[in-house]
Amino acid sequence: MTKITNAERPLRKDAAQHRQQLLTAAVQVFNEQGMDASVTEIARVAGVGIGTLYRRFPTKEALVDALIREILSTTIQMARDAVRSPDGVGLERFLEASSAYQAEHAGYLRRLWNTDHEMVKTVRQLIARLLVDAKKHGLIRHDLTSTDLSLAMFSLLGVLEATLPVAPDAWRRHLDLLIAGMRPAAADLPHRALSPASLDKVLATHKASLRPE
Amino acid sequence: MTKITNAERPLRKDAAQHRQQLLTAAVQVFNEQGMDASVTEIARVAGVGIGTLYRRFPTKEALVDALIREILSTTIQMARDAVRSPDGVGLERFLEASSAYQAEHAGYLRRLWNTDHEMVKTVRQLIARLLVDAKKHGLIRHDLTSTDLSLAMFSLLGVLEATLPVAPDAWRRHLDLLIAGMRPAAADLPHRALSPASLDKVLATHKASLRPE
Amino acid sequence: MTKITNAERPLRKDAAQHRQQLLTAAVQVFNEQGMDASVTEIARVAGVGIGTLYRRFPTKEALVDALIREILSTTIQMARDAVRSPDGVGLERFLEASSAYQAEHAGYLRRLWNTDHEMVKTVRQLIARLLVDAKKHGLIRHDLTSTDLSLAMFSLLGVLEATLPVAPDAWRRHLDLLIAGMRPAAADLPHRALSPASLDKVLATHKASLRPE
Amino acid sequence: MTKITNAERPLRKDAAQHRQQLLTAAVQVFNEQGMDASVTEIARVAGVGIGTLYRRFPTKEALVDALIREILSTTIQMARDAVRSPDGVGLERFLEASSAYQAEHAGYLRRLWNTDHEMVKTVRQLIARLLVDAKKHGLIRHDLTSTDLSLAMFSLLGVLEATLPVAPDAWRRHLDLLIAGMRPAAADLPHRALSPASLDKVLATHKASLRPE
DNA sequence: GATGAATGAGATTTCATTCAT
DNA sequence: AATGAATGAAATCTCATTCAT
Repeated sequence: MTKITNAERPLRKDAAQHRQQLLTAAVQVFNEQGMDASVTEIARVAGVGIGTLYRRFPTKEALVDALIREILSTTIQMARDAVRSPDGVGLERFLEASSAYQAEHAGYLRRLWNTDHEMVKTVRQLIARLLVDAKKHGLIRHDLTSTDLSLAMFSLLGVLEATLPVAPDAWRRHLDLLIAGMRPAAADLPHRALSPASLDKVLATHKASLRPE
Repeated sequence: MTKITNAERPLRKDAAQHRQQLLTAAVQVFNEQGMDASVTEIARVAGVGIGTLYRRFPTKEALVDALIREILSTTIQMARDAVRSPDGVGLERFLEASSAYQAEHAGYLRRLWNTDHEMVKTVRQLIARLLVDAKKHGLIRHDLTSTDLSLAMFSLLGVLEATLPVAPDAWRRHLDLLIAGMRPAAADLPHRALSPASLDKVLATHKASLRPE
Repeated sequence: MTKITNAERPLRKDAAQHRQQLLTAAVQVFNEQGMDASVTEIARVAGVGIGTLYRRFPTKEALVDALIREILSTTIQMARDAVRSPDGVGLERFLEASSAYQAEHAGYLRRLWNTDHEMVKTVRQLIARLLVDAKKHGLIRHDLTSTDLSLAMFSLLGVLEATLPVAPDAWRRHLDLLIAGMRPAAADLPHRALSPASLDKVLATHKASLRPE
Repeated sequence: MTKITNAERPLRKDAAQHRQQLLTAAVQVFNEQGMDASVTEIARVAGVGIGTLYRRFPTKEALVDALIREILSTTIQMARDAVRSPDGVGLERFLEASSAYQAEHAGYLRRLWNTDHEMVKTVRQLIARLLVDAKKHGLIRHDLTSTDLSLAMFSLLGVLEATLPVAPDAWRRHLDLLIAGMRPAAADLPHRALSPASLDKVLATHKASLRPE
């Protein structure tokens, strides 16, 4: 008869509303203060008590994970939309759209791709399809791999984090450069691409390297 | 073999040794735990008391600054060496060499380019010279600017931070991609480059965005 | 029985109790150990965690200020009561009553009169009225000024701090002497009185001289 | 031929000089920063290493004690001079002269009268003689005791510490008031004087109440 | 004897998390 | 269910004192 509050079953209406207020507040606070912002501040901005925050998210970590899941969810949707693009342009459209979207969530991007979550795998699979399609239409060089695109995401992350507050569009220019490098060319890229297995490890380890203890 | 970057008067022999131990320990600890690592831990790893650390570096900030100055100093030297390369290959040599060097200092790279320090300006000037030379020899596209190269540094930073512990050479593949994008091409890059003035602002703001308050 | 001096909204019942415990503990600890006593010790004596202390008083300074405000508040009340005394005896009554009260708070008296707080001004105005009234009834010499009375407060402070633990009533004898000096006399006091403006400066500077940096 | 500054044996010439430099520096630093000033700062101002300071004074405490002994020594000399004054004016002369002298050493006055040192007893005995003489000439009321004068010293201390930085002569006016109170009068002082034995205890305890541990 | 580098206990303050109201 | 008071571990930094050079 009692509802279960966690992922599985639906929340009571006010509880669901609080959950959303908290996520919104977290986005704002993390963007303003970085991920060292205190949970108390997030609760304050959300207009709820800190106890409520902890009832919704048993841990600061859990709150961040929820945010990331939101972003990934949107990103997956963008990738799905891009897959339906004609003439192999889906990949470029996706890179542009997802970067633009992430530019609104700079505060915790660093954590974005860390989860070894199923959703990340989904995104990667969709990207792989986009890549195949783009190559098929001759838009992208043949020696470019799916893992190269993951590295490109980290690359855009680095640029975003550095430039966002002052030059919110600088990443577009950098994406130009990346895409120029992906175009078909006479000579192959000198070094071998990262293997998918290694990338898995990267994503799994990433978390540890950010949260020491 | 590392030179002491400090100016004042020479330190006593044992003091100089402790100073170096502390810097080495800081590199290790920051790499392992990120920049939130405690100074106590650094002192412990260095095998000295915490008071000694604070005698040498009156603030955690000062310790980080010293590390950064060491890296910048080495980077400047690399750029100067690269300037003497023939046939316009200096730029690529520098990008490769400095990235390889920075791969050893991932823990606090984020802070690296923040200082509006004279040394950063020196590096940027040297890079500008390398770029001119590379264009002159037809190795690099004409619409590439000096600020594009700064963004490329942030880009490599992002890749380094994400991949280093697990795939310590992944950045080389990404650098391939970046350089491929810098090669002369039929079409110009679609977006306008970041202005040098904006880049200045980026570097000045960078710090704040990392250390919220 | 002590009133809560804070303004905002009423505290929860238990919180208010803790607040009072902390103030009481602070009085005790400061009296026993002087104002260099650690906040940790105060929390321990109050029987609460140190985090609780910092929730109630965000700074050691704030804790001391709260204590001082309590004392000043009581002192103002005493002065108001004294003003209603007949026959010009209010001044002497006030000096006696406020000294007796302050004898219970020796630990931080030094800080007491430092604030350029509105409350201190109120006390001084009330004292001035008491002085006028006492002169009118011929109890006090005409060349005595309001600033002389402020100096007399510092004087009593000095005696209190020195004698309190061992001879808790010694200040009464000294007050006798001071009052004897204030009685009408043939000859004026040789030196000129401190100007009110100078006293203002004294009160403003007092703090600095106690907390060096 | 060499004067003995310390208790036991004579110091070498440079050692004696360092000792004096340190005492002078301590006076200055304590006056500027209060007694919480660090020993390192004192050594710096004295122009010697901190090791030298600790060779001369095995403890910060010891350094302060030495300062106090210097002041007491001068004060004794002043009292001896005063004793030779004619017509019972010695007491007033002494009070004025010693206050003026102490005004130059406000930084650690609080500690001044704390030692249960022989010198303090000497001062008190001399003051007692001055008091007898002053009474004999009818300048001072008969119910004033020697302990009242000790309290008056604390009283002046309180005024000095509060006013010195801003109104360096305010103590003179307060001394006027004290002396006015000491003049012969019709009515006795209402309260009984502090007994000499109690005063002994006051002086002995004073120290403890200032240095908690 | 002099120096100042090294030491480490201790002080203040923050913040994720728990739990009484 | 919601609140926010309480908690205490941990972090940075200071300073009296010791001891190698």
